[in-house]
Amino acid sequence: MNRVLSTDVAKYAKKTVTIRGWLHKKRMLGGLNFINVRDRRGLVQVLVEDKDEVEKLRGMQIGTVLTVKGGVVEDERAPNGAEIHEPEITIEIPVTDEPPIEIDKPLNHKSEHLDTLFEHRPIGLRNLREKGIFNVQAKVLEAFREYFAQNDFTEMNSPKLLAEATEGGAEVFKLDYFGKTATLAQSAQFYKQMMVGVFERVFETNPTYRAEPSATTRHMTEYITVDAEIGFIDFEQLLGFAGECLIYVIQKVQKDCAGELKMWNVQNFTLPDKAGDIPRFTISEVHEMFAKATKEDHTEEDDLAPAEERWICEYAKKNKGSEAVFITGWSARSKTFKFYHRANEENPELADRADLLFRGVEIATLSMREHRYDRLIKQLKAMGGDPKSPGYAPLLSVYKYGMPPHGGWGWGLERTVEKILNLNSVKEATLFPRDINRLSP
RNA sequence: GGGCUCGUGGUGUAGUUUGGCCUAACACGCCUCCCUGUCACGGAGGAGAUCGCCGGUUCAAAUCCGGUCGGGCCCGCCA
Repeated sequence: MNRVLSTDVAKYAKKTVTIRGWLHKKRMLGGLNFINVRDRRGLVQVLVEDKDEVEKLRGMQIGTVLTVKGGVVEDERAPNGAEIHEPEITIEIPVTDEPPIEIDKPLNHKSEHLDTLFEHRPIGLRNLREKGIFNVQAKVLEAFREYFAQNDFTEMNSPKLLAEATEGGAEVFKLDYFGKTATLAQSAQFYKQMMVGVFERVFETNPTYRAEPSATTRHMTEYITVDAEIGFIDFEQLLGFAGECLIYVIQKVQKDCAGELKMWNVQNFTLPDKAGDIPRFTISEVHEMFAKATKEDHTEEDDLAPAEERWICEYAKKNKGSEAVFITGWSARSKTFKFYHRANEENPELADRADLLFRGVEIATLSMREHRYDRLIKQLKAMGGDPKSPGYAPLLSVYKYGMPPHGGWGWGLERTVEKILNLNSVKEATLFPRDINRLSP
């Protein structure tokens, strides 16, 4: 008999069906016993009364793989309005060890216990609330892809094994490569720029690696970036794309992940309907506002402090109806300005660059790139780079042979999911997080 | 890299300040029994921890001291 999935069981009222899945929960009341069977869609409740059938379940722990054949009975007391009666249970794979972590009750997400959560990750993810995080992550990726498809982007994949560090700045991992030294890509930056010369509009959703010894709730050594790069646009259009994209992603999650949002107690999102209405603040504006509000002074810094990022998002939520903000006004004279960034035409002191903050965290960095070959070479040399180095030469060649004005972004997937679900750490939104202390599971 | 913190059954906690009533308590989970509508089921009973590790102080250490290992938070840097 064909397998029926949990979400379809109710369609088979008064018929006999076969379901397969994992034993998820036992509630043995004596004569009347309930078990839940979990499959890829969800749970089915099975009512077990026959003593022989009950006996089959003795000693069987959560995780036991089962096939259950029985009659579907509509009953409004059952979850989803239907359940299976008079089952014939077959134990496919008996499990006699109890799971090391709870499967059917909320798991502890306090920071000091994330270690336990990750140590038992393969089993803990069977917890529907944990699994929900990654349903949302999959939905967010789906939304990104839909948005990009609607706007005529081509999906690409760039190599993660590189000859040498390119962007500079961030620390890179080095590894042995047949006797030579290879590095792990710390960004898809140069490759997506090259592909602008081919496809105009490209994106990729791939891991990226940073060997920074950061130990915070925002950093990992391996994380997924949603990288986009767009040709023939200006800075305003770039902000428009990013804003629209965020709104699209959030609306999609709201529509398709109601159950997950409820499990994580996410009430609602405060976002404008139009990208143009996402508030913008310059770095110095935020410095001033923050200093006024808190007496804490960061005015000498050329970036926002984490406390300022949290503060401005709260401010924008209360006063501007948006939990997302763009931070502009980046200096073209500080170390935050990289050689491939483009300075503003009217005010060369400033870069055509913005950070997208959402619920207090930087989720994306956007910038226009310097597309004019001569200026690019000049900027590279001014920052101590060698145009002939194998790390730069392939990128520079595309500029030599014609690049339009373009810009793009790097967008942190895990940070986005973390903030959507109001989690406290990017690691909670990562299946198998990698940080300074963790390389397994 | 800097500062600050935490480590007690499988899981989450109490006990540590002021050493002794700790022969280590409670909840979840597990086992046995009872229970015909549970859904974080309920009730009775039970198993399970030499308190991260090593050393020291003391009549006495989960508790005090030193070292060590393993986590976490914040800052810096970034997505």
